Amino acid sequence: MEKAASPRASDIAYDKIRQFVLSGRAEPGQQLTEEQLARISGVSRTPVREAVRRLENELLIVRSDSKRLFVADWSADDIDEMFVLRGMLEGHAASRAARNISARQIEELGRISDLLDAAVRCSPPDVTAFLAQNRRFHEIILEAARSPRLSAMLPMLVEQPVVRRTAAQYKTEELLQSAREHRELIAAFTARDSHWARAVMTSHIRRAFHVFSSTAKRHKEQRQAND
Amino acid sequence: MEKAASPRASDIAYDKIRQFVLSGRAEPGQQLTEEQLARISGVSRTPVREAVRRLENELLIVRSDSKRLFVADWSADDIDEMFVLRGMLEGHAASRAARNISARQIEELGRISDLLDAAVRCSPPDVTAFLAQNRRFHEIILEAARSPRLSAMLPMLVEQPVVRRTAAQYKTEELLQSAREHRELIAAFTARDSHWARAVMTSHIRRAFHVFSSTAKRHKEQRQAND
DNA sequence: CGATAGACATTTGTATACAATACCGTCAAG
DNA sequence: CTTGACGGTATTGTATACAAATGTCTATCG
Repeated sequence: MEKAASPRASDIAYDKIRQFVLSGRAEPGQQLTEEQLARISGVSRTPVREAVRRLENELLIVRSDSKRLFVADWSADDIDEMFVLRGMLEGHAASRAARNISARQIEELGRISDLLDAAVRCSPPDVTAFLAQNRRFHEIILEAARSPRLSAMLPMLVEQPVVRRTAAQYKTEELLQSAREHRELIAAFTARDSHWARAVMTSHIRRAFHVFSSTAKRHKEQRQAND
Repeated sequence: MEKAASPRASDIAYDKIRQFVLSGRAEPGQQLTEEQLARISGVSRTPVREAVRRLENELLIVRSDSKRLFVADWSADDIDEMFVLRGMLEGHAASRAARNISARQIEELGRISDLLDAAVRCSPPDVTAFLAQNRRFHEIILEAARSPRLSAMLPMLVEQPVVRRTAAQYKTEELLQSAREHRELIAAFTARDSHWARAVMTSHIRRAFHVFSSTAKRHKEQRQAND
C-alpha cells in the first residue's frame, strides 16, 4: 500500500466532487449547492465547504458575484492559455528537476517509459494506460523539481473534464512521438542539462497542445455535421 | 466607495491573519492554532478555517505532516524561484494585457505613474507610497490580462513578510529607474505591442530581484556584524 | 403592460458541541 | 542511557442548529 488514504471526510468530499465535475456528469455552468454536494459525497456541509475551497482554487468550480457555486466553463482562450502556462511552468519544472533529480527517480522514469512504450505497442494502443503513466511521469518530474510553488500551481493547469479529453482521438504515431520525447527528457536529466530538459519539455507540451487542438476541432466539426 | 468590504467573518479572519503573518509579528516556523487565530481575529474557528485554507494556498501558512499549522519559512532558494516565476508570469500577464487593455485602464496607469514619480521626487522619497502605487500598477495589468489563472497564481508570488521587505533599502536612483520602466510599459501598451510589454516586464522584475537580493545580502552582513 | 415592493423560499455563513486524532511527558524495561 | 508503551492534554475534524443573505415569485401601482 503506497499511501493509505486518510479517511478524512473532507478528502472524500474532495475526491467525489472532483470526479463528479471531471467525469462530465456535471454540466459546465451548472449550479451546485453545498447540500447537493454533501448528499453526493455522503458527508455534512462542513467538509464539503473545505473541499469546495480547494476545487475553487484549482478553478474547477467558480463562485458567482455572490457566493453561489457553479461548475467551471472554460472558453477556447482559457484552454489555449492553460497550455501556454503549462509550457512555461513545466519547462521550468524540468529545468529544476535536471538539477535536483535523484538516480532513483531517473530509474523510476525509465520504468514508466517502458510502460508507456508497452501501452503504445498494443493494438489497439491502450490509451487509458498511456495517459495514466504519462501523468505519473510528469508527477515525478514535479516532485524532483522540489518547488512548493510549482506543486501548488501546476494542478490548476492539468485537469480537464473528460468530455474534452476524450475529444482527442490519439493516433499511434502521435503516441510514439510522445513516448520518444519522454525518453529524451530522461536523457537530458541523466546529463543534468537543465536547458535541454526545459527545451524538450516545452516542445513536448506545445506539441500536445496542437494534437489536442486539431482533434478537438475535428470533433467539433463532426458534432456540427450531426446537427 | 469603490468596493465595500463585505463584513464576512471569514474575510475579516483572512485579513487579520494575513497581516499577522506578513507584519512579522509571527515568527517564521512558529506554530499557529486555530483557536489562537480565532482569538486574534475575533471570530469563531469555522471562518478561521476558511481563511487558513486560502492562506495555505498562497503558501503563507504551511501544514505539517498532519494538519498542524505553521507560519511559512522561506529559504533563499524559495525567494529566488519566486522571482523567476514572477518574471515568467508577469511577463505573460503584460503580454496579454497589451492585447486586451482598455483605453480607460491605460489612463489609470498614467495617473498611477504620476503618483510614482511624485513619491520619488520627495526628499526623502516616500517609499511606502511608492510601494503602494507600484502594487496598484501591477494589479491593473493583471486585471487587464483577463486571465483567471494568472489572477489565481500571481498572489502566491508577490507577498513577502515585512521583515524581508524592509531589508531592502531603496536608493533614489533605483526608484527612478523603476518609475521609468513603468512609463515604458505604458508605451508598450499604447502601441499594443505584446512582445515589447513582455520584455519590459520581465526585465523590470529581474532588476527588482537584483536590487532586493543585494540589499538583503547587505542587511544580512550587518546583522552578522552585530553578533 | 411594465416596474417595483414585499413576502417567501433557497442558499450560504457562523457558532458551538462533540468526536477523532496527534502530540508529549512519564515511566518501566532492556 | 536508550527505547518503547501508555495515558493525559492539546489540536484538529465533523455535524448540526441557527442566522444572514440572496434569489424568486406575486400582487399592486403607475
